[in-house]
Amino acid sequence: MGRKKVEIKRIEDKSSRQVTFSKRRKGLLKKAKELSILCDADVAVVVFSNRGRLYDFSSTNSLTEIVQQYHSHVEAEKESSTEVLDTEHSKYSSFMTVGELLQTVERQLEEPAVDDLSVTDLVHLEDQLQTALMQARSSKTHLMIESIKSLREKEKLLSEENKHLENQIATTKNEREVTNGTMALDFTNLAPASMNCRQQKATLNFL
Amino acid sequence: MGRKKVEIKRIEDKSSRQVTFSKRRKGLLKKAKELSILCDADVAVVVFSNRGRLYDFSSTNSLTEIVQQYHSHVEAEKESSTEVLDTEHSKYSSFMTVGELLQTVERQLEEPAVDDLSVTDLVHLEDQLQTALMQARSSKTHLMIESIKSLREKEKLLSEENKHLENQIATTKNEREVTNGTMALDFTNLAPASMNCRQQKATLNFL
DNA sequence: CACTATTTATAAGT
DNA sequence: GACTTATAAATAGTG
Repeated sequence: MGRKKVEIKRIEDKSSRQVTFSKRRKGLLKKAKELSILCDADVAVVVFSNRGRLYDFSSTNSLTEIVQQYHSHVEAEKESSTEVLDTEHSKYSSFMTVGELLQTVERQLEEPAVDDLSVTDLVHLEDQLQTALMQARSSKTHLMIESIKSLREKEKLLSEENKHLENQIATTKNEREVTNGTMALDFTNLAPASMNCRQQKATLNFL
Repeated sequence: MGRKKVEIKRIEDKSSRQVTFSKRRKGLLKKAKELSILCDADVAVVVFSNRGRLYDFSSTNSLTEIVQQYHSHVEAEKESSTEVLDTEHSKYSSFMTVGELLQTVERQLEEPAVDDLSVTDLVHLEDQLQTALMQARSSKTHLMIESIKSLREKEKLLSEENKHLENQIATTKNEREVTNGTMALDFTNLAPASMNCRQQKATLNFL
């Protein structure tokens, strides 16, 4: 709908592509809004320029999460190529330590959000937090597994030691053929504890 | 753009709202597609009718996940009121056990996907799997914590028992004033193990 | 960016 | 819904 009909195919001229992008994007978002109002429907539109900038509309207030999810998924299967974004993104490398990440996040949250860059920035931030969460979760599980393993070994060592000590005592007693002193501990407590542990191990195997 | 100008506000008449929804939705998706092609941009549009049906467009092939994420979020803050959907939904109560859920999932995956209902069904399915994942994760952590706690107690018991046995032996030895037999275990192994465990506990507290 | 000739979308009617 | 038509709206090209 203009001075002449345009074929629907990629506009090669960069600057007119930019102009058309701006015009049609605005139109698309407007139409989305109208549709949502007129027809009482939930509508969400997400647009990424080929320079990686985000524009969106959502009839609910919950687009942020979709956008984040969407962006992180999309960015996995395409090389986002932007001057600003690339430098920004490189700051949030996956190899950043948790401590460094936390510092970065704090810094970001202190800065007043800049106009149309803030959403994109927040998307990156969320990606990093997601990564940090995964790392934390993974570390937690790993540490717990190691902890359990270590405790089991220690338990085994202590049990063996106990057995030896008991044998030693038994031997000593036999040698002396005397009976004196009482065991301070109730050994029946140990059997249930051991049973309980074995049950737990079986359950954990499911995970 | 029609026989007369329309105000942008909810169309009260249900049937003309439905007609307008159909027309404008089609227009919106078309515009989204054109924008993505003309300007080489990533565009995603998600539309839910007020009856809960989904219509979408995505310039990439990865909309499914956004839609699911979006829908599950949206459905939390609005009562999805559809005949079919409601009965479907009631089958997937959150109070379903994990076993029941798995059976349901298996059944669903066996059935050939029905036309335009399948996406909605899958969304529900995904919600349930999400819930199951959370439950599993929670159970895992709980079991591991309990396991660690139990192992620590057992360790403590064994240590005390060991101490008593050692004392007993020492006492016996003193009484007999004889020195014979050698400790079979290397006790220096226990100190590092204990240290290691304390470190792990400290690290876990962070999580 | 503002303008406007045209194309496109679509409201109402069938 | 699918087709028609009059009209509103979007926008391609221009200055």
